[in-house]
Amino acid sequence: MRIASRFAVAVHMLILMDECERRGNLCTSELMAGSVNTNPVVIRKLSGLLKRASLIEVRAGTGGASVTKPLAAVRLLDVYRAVEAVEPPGLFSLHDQPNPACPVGANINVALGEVLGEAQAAMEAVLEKRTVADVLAGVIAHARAGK
Amino acid sequence: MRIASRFAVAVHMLILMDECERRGNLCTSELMAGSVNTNPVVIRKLSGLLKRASLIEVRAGTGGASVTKPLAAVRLLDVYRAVEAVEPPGLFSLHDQPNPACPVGANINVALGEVLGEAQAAMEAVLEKRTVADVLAGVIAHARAGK
DNA sequence: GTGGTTGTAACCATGATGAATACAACTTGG
DNA sequence: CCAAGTTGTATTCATCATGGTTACAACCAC
Repeated sequence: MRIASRFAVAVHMLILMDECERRGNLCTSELMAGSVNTNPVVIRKLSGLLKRASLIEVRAGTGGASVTKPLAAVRLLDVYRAVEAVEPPGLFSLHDQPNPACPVGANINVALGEVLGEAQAAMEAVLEKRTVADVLAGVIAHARAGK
Repeated sequence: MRIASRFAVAVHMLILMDECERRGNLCTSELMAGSVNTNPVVIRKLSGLLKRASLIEVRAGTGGASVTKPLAAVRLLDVYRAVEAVEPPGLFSLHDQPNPACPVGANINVALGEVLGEAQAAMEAVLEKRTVADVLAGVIAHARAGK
């Protein structure tokens, strides 16, 4: 299973919005596309998802997007849920339809689902503890070290 | 990110092998394909991976596969690692190449990688605690309840 | 040798995803 | 009011991973 790059790009976007706000710049989709190195439309599609989760505000017409709360209040799980269309059954996918005549096949999916749900919950617990501000701190630390 | 159904099918296969062994039946790829409701070749490809991880033994020519140790000794993480080609960077994928000129883009991947690695480790810790025997117990419990 | 099985290789259909183009709707400033 | 710049969205395309399928060589017991 692979988590699409959408999550990484979304976090990147939030950090950029925060930076623009502190500098008083306008954070347009084209600007972000340049930094992320992708297409402005991809950015706008993601900003739509972030807006729907009320993580950001976007001004149509005049342009520009900004975060609605400090980065330290934005949990990575919020971003993950907003951007990643992980509807149930979730992270893991079971095989579509085992043979119901076989006693194993008839019940393995529910049995597996319980354990795998537990695993996914553990992963999300970590994403719940960490915020976008933590990631930003990591970026700054590496920038200082690498420079 | 989605974990492919290979993991679920592999667990299913291991349980079938165990059952066949207790009953003294021959566990061929065709038999398993019937229970899982897929193609024998898919089963054989998976059994190759499980064999490489020395979780099972397969007899070529005469046919049949069997587990090398009791199901209670087979951790789900072992199966996961054997079957799921999750090479680094792992479960999460970052966006390929952010703009290195941007200080955020230049360092976000390493910063994100740390947090996401932590999340993945939490998930794998759960898979490490549970064994295939646990899943089998769940199957039996549901079979009894559903019947 | 024959029959049945495993081990692969090769190919196809499908679905998800990011990239790209195009255009309508909107907001501000002149 | 109009013009310029931006967002929102539909649509299309290329790419890639995956499961399914066919085909065939290698293998083992009888």
